[in-house]
Amino acid sequence: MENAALAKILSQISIILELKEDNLFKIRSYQKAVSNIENLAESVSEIYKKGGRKALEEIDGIGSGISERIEEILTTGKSSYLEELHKDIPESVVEMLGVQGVGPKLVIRLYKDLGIKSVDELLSAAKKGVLEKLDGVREKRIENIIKGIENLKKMDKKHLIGEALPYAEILLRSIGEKPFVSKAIICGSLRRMKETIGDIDILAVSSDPKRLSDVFTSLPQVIRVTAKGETKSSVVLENNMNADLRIVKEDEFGSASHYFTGSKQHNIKIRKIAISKGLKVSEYGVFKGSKRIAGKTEDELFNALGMQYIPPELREDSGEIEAAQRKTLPNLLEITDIKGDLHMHSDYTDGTASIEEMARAAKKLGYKYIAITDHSKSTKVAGGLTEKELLKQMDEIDGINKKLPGFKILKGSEVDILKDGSLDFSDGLLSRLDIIVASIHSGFSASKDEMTKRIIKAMRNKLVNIIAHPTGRLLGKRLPYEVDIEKILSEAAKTHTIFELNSYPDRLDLNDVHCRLAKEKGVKISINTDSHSTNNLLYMKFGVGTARRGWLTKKDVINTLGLKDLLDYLK
DNA sequence: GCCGTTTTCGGCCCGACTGTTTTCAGTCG
Repeated sequence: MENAALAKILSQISIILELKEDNLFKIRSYQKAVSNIENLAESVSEIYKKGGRKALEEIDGIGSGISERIEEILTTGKSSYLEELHKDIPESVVEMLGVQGVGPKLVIRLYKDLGIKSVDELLSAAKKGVLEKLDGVREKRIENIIKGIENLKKMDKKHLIGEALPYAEILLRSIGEKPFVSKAIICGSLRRMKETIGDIDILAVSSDPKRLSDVFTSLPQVIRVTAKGETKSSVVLENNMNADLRIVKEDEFGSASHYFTGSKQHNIKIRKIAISKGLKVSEYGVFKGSKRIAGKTEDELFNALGMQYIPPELREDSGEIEAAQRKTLPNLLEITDIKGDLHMHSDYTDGTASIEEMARAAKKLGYKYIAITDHSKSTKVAGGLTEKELLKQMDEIDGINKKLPGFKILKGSEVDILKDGSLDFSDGLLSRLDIIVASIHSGFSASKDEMTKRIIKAMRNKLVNIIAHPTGRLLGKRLPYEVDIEKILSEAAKTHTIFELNSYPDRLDLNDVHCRLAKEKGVKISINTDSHSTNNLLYMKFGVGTARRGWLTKKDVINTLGLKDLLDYLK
């Protein structure tokens, strides 16, 4: 079982415990276990196979109780505890929690007192005025519930970072340009560069908070205001994303940005450490008794707690706090370290720009090289090249290279890994290229074993340099195909095969957790954009963000090398 | 339910906004 599936079951347990008003700390224990499992590079299932319950209990946040639940889930595929809990509270009742403004207390009263069992029943009850039977629920509250349900139905939960970031940048610009705003930054999961984003958080410093709230809540992108105050406002945007604005004082900016950036688990641990040192951390600063000792900058905050500055992308409570205390945090990759892009398409196949246009756009970004890697003949939907077309393309690249001093276009191919693990072009043809990127575009439904063998066979071909989008997922559209990622990464360490981190916002494949695993196994990563137009080259920032979340440094990433070193490595 | 550089028992992060109230509980992050 995948970690994500296991985490989901434990998360459902924690939600029902919350509805049942069980011990708050017990609930928090389950939540912590969920978050730790989601951020774990190793498969919990494998850990259990190797070391049983005892090994499970070595995972942070998992003790005797939860290890017993996990054991049952891994061996039977389900949790009798969860099924027991569901007898009291069915799944459809739990779904009412998704409505903004409806929390655990209200859900229970809706269910127990009024017999409302689902979001749909809640909507019709709200419209009929049935909800007024409940204490503390009157006109305004009912109106909010109806709006909340309408919003829930429109919203497809999480948004890709590729959608959220441009929106957040628009809001940030609109606010930041006002004369009464001295500072404004994006916080939340967006600043941590998560692949999907729940809502947009913006933090600002203003000499006129009231006026800033007015400006924010009346921006043209806002369709509804859900809260508005001197320090905090919330709105719904036209793309059905929520956006929050927090306004703080200049000397609180560091502690506030730390707090609003999260993650929640990271913040909880930071505050716990503060307590152990006789300090208190809140969004207003670090306090010793009533005396404020830090908070103007994040640096100051971490320093006051005796640790290194922790980059936002690492703040998931997955070991970064301990590393910062030991002062052993990695020196993370920067976007300026990237010297080239090794996977992109031209108008020879399904790209929209010519080879020369792609090259000039990349050169403008400061790159030293790119690889043109159009599809091979099997990928017919993308207009894959025949042998003859590929040869013609190679000639054209030679010509363009002569026109671009200080820049090099590598001749490449994104060659299909066929069902039996062989490649779509002959070794003879492939050996004439500078770089071979191999990937899977068909037969996604093969078994885990077959898929793993298929990829390993391709990796063992000495001509293959990079495995592209190794799990094949399309966020929100297609699940990753079944493949034993640990096994293929172990094999990659032996064959010196590079793995791609594909920067397309709906791929981000390898993901952050896999990147960290690859690094542990000594597998090099190439961060590529898989561009189909010159604009797509800018997706690099999403790949770099994901790489940073995966603890990658400059030396873990192959396309930080200069051209000569890169060519040596590829050989 | 987890955890331990005081601890194997007794702690467990912190604060703002809303609606419906006259002082606060619920919700959210």
